[in-house]
Amino acid sequence: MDTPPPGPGPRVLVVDDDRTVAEVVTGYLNRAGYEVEQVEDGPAALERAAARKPDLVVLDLMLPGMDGLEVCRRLRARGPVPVIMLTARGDEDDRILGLEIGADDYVTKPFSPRELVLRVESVLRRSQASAPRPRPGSLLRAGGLTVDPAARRATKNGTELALTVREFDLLTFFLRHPGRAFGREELMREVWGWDFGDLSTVTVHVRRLRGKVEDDPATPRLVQTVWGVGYRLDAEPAPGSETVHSPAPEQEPASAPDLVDGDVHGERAPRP
Amino acid sequence: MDTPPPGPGPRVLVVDDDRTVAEVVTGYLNRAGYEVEQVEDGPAALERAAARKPDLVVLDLMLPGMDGLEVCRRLRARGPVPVIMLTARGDEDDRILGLEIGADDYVTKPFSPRELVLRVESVLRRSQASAPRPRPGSLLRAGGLTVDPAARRATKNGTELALTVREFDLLTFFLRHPGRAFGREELMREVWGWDFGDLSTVTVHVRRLRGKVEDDPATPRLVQTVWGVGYRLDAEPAPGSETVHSPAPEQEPASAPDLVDGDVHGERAPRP
DNA sequence: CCGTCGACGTCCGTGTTTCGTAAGGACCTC
DNA sequence: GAGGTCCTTACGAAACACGGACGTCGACGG
Repeated sequence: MDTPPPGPGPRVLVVDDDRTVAEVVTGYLNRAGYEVEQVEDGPAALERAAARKPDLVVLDLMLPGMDGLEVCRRLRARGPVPVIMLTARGDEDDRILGLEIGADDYVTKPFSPRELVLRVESVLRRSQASAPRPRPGSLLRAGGLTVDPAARRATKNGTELALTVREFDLLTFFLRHPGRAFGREELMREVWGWDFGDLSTVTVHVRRLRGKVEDDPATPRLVQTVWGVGYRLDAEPAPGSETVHSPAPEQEPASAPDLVDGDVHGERAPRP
Repeated sequence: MDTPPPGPGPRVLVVDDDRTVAEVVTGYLNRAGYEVEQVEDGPAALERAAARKPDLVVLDLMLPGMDGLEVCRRLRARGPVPVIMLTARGDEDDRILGLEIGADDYVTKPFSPRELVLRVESVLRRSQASAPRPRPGSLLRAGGLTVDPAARRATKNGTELALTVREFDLLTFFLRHPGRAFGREELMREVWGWDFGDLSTVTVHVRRLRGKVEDDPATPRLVQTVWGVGYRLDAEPAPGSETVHSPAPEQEPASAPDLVDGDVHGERAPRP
C-alpha cells in the first residue's frame, strides 16, 4: 500500500503541459518539502507513475494527446493513488467527470499555489492517515467486546452484535463501570431512567444481553450475577480464582464518580 | 448578485504607469461598456478604490513606488475585489506571487487588448456569479458516493444524482459524520435547523434519499436504520468481516481537514 | 392569469420489532 | 429443607419503521 517515503518526503507527480504552471507548482511543492516529479503529458505520467509510484498526483485536466480523465482512470486502475485535478473554471462538465472518475479533490484555474499546497497536504493527510477509516471515536472494550457509543455499534470478537436499544444501553453502562456491582434498582435508575418499576425487567434484559454477549449464556463470564445484590461486569477473567461463584465479600464501593450512595439496603423486596 | 445595469456599466480601475498601455486598455474597456478609471501608481489606486469601490481592478505588477503585489494585497485586505494582473512574460516569480496573493487572473505583456477585455468579462461574470466565495470544492466520499458541497453535486458510482435541496443537505451531513448514529431530533436540528417539528419528516426524507442513493432501497447498505435511535451512514462494509484481530490501531484523527468549511449547512430557508 | 410540475411536510395503515410483565421452575444460602 | 433469589419462557401491548398517498406552496411556462 503506502510506502513510507524515506528521506525527502512524499513524492508528488505533477502533470501539466503548461510549463509555467508546472514550474510554479513544482516550486511551491518543493519548498513545502515534497519530492516533485514533473511531466507534460499523459503517457509520460503513466510511465513515471509506473516507474516510481507517487504518493499523490496533481493532474491537469486538459492535456495534449491523452485526456486528463483518461490518465486519471488509468492511474486509478493500477492502485489507489490520490489525485488532485486542475480544471479550468466553469468547466463544469469536466468537474463532474473528475468527480466520477474519482479525483480526491480539484482546484480550478487560476489558482493560488499556496492553496494547492494546502490541498495536497489535506488530501495526503486524509488518504494516508485514515483513508478508509471514518473516525473511531472513543471505544469501550472489555473481554472480546467492543462498543462504539457514537455509532451505536457493538462487536464481539470482531463480529457485529445485533443489540436492541435497552441491551445496548445496558451493556454500555456496564462497560463504563467495569468491575463494579450494581443493584437492579440502580440499573433501572441509571439505564432506564426510572425511579420505580418492576425490577424483573432488569433481570430479563440482563438475560437477553447475556444471550447475545456471552459465549455460553448458561455460565456467564462477562456479566456476572452478584447474589443478593445484582450484576457486575467482569472485564478480565480473574486469574487464579477458579471458583465459579465466589461469594467473596464485595469490594469497597469506595467513591465511584456517579452512583455513590446508591447502595440499596432495605426495600429491595419484590414481594412474591 | 445584481446584474450591472447597462447604463453606467461596471466600474473598472486600471492601474498602470505606462500611459500608452493604460490608454489602450481604457479605450477597449470603454467600448466594451465599462466605466473606466485610470491611475498611474499604487497610492493613487488605493485612494481611488477607497473613494469609489470598483467592480474590478486591472493591475500592473511593475509600478513605481509601491509594488503591484503590495497594492493587490491592500486592496484585498479591504474587500473581495476581483483583480487581474498584468505581468511581463517570463516574470514567473511575479506571476507566482500574484497568484499567491489571490489575483483572479493574469495577462502577460504584451497582450491583446481584446483578450484583456475577455478576461475582464470572464472574471467579472464569475465573481458576481459566485460572489461570496469562489472556493473550490473539497470532496466527500464514501461507498460509491461522491459529494461536492461547493458545487452541490453528488455522484453515485460515476453517475450524477438528481438530489433535491433537502436530500443533498442530508446526504452531505451524513458524509461529514460517517459511521455515527443520529437520532431524528438531531438530524432535524442539524440538517433542517429546526428545534421542533414532525420527526416523520426526517423519516420520509431518509426514505427518499435512499431511493436515489441505495442500490436496493429496500435493503439499504449506506444509510442504515438504527432501531429505536435513528440513522447512520455506513461508509465501510462493516467491521468484523474477516480479520478478527486486525492491527487496527484506533486513534483519533481530527475530523475537519482544514479548508473544509465548518458545519454550515447550506443556505437554509427561513422556515415557513 | 391559470395550469402544471416538483419539492416538501404531514398523515395513515401495516408489518415488524421490542418491551415489560407474569408465572413456573431452578438455584443458592442458611 | 425452607425461604428467598435468580433464571427461563411466554405473551400481549406498545413502539417503531416503512411505504403510500395527500395537500400545500412556489417556480415555471403557456
